[in-house]
Parts: sequence; structure tokens; C-alpha cells
Amino acid sequence: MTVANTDSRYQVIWLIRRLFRVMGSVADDYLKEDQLTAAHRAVMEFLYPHERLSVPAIAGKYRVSRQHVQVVVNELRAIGLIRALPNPQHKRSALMRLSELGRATFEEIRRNESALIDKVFAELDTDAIETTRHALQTLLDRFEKGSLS
Amino acid sequence: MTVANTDSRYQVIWLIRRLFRVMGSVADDYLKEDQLTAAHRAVMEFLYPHERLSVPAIAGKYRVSRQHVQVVVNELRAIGLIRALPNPQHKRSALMRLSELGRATFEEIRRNESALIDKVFAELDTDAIETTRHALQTLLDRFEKGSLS
DNA sequence: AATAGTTGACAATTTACTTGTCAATAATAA
DNA sequence: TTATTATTGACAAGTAAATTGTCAACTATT
Repeated sequence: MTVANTDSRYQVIWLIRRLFRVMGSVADDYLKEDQLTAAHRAVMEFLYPHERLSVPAIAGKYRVSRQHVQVVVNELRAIGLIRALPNPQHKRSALMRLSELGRATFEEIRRNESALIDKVFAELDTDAIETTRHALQTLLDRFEKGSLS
Repeated sequence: MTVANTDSRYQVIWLIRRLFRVMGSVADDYLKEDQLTAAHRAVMEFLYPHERLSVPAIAGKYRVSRQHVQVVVNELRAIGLIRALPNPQHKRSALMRLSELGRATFEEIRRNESALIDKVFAELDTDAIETTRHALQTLLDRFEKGSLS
């Protein structure tokens, strides 16, 4: 036998790559309406559930360099989507949270995404989606645990 | 209600993004051993099942610019992983296929990936994986059909 | 034969980051 | 307390993987 034949597991990995690419191009279209990038959106995603996080904390969660998150956060502050709160734990490192405008903008982004999600998930039933979600979460846990040890 | 609460469908999308990121950093590690990039690997993937494709044909499948594929293909030819065959349909645009070395190299890459796949999929049973594969394939079809219309 | 489209090559640009450095501030150990 | 070490924000430079633009050589269409 040469190589494990293209089994379902391998295809899952390949599909994730393809999906990311095609999703990226679709998602960027409606983000551009607000002059935002995927990185802006990702930071807002972390802050949306009423989180107050410092820049280094976001970088830790997003697994991206602190300096890059700093730039993205500064841009979001400059256009008023994020506000800084004093950090009782640390005088230099303020906590970030979404402004009212930021929440509204993110919710608008989510509404656009929801419409798209309704379309692309239309053929799949609840059980299949939940199984998929659980499988992907398991994979992510394994990748993160395994690759960083 | 403000925005659809983070349901499974939404999490599936989010997980695909996260997985792509973490997979990329892992995958690049073993590709580097052969001095290859993800783009080289992707082109080889298209050619592996004994396909003979012109550069524009690969670009169409990979959904990447023709010019970029051209560069990647040229590099693969330069290091002997790909060979050009005359194209009966088109004199200028040769058909590309993996060389023996190319096939062997790609199979080696696959073996490395298989070892990793065994680890990360260990906790998931066959049914869950197949359900996930089918769901992701459906999503990809929908995204590709929907976004380009 | 004339015109329009495709292809390979090359260059410039863009995007989304990383890495490096520095001074200011904070945390920790003596 | 003081000395030392680590963290943070700001800025700069570099990088990888792509895109877009252009051109001449070919190929297809009418």
C-alpha cells in the first residue's frame, strides 16, 4: 500500500482548508462595507460577550502577536467601535470593550452572517450540525494541545 | 432578540477558522523539511490522482490567480517534482503531472500527515467523522455555488 | 484575414501578519 | 526599600502568500 487512501478523516482536513478560503472571500465582502478586516471582526468577536480584555489578553486568546492586536485595537478605537476602560490590575494596560456603536456594528455583521448561514446550512439537520460542531471542537482541542506541547 | 445566539452552526464556522489557523502552523513545520509551502502542497494534491492539468486549469480548481499558480508550478518543475507534457489541445499551455520524485515526495508528506491525523482524530468514531465530512462537503458546495452566482 | 481571447513571464502592490527594539511602567526578589 | 526582571504600548522593518497589471506570443473565433 502506498499511502492511506483518501479516507474521511483526510478529507475533513482538506475540506477545512477549502472552506476557510471560500469563506474568507465571502466574508470579506460584507466586512468591506464597514471598512473592516477579518482581524477587526475577530477582536470584536472576543469582546462581544461583554468581555473586558487587555490587548495582551486578546492576543493570547487569538493566538496572534501582541503587536498586531495592538494595531487592530488602536484602529477600532480610532473609529469608535471600542472604548478603553481603566484597568484596576494594571495602570498602563487598559481594558477594552465594545462601544454601543461597536456592539451595533458587530450585531449587523452577525445578521449578515446569519442570513448566509441560513442558506449554506439549509440542507443539514440539527443532529448532523451538532455532531460536526463537536467533532471540530475535539479536533481543535487536540491540535492546540498536541502542537504546543 | 438582538442577534442569533451562538448556535452550533455559527460555532461550526468559527471552528473552521480556528482550525485552519492552527493546522497551518502545524502543517508548515513538516513541509519545511522539504522546502515546500502550502501552495506547493496544494498543487501536488490536485495532480496526485494522476491528473494532467494545465496551469490555468489548476488555478480554476484551486481558486487562486493563474499567475500565482504559474509561479508555484515553475518552482515545482525547477526542483523536479512536476513534469510538463505536451498538450494536444493547446500548444503553448503544457499539461502538468507529478514526476516519480513528486509522487514519492507527496506520499511522504501524506505519511507525515497521517501520523498527525491518527493523533487528532483518535477520540472520534467513524460515524461522527463521516457525518462531519458530509456536512463540510455540503457547506463547501453551498458556499461555492452561492458565492459565485 | 482580422479581431478577440488565452497563456507565460515579469513586476509591482497588497494583506495580514511576525520580529525586533525601545522607553515607560509594573511585578518580584533581595 | 531598592535592584532586577518582566510586561506593555509604540514604532519600524521584514516576510509569506497572494493579487493585480502589463506585455508579447500564441490560439481561437468570426
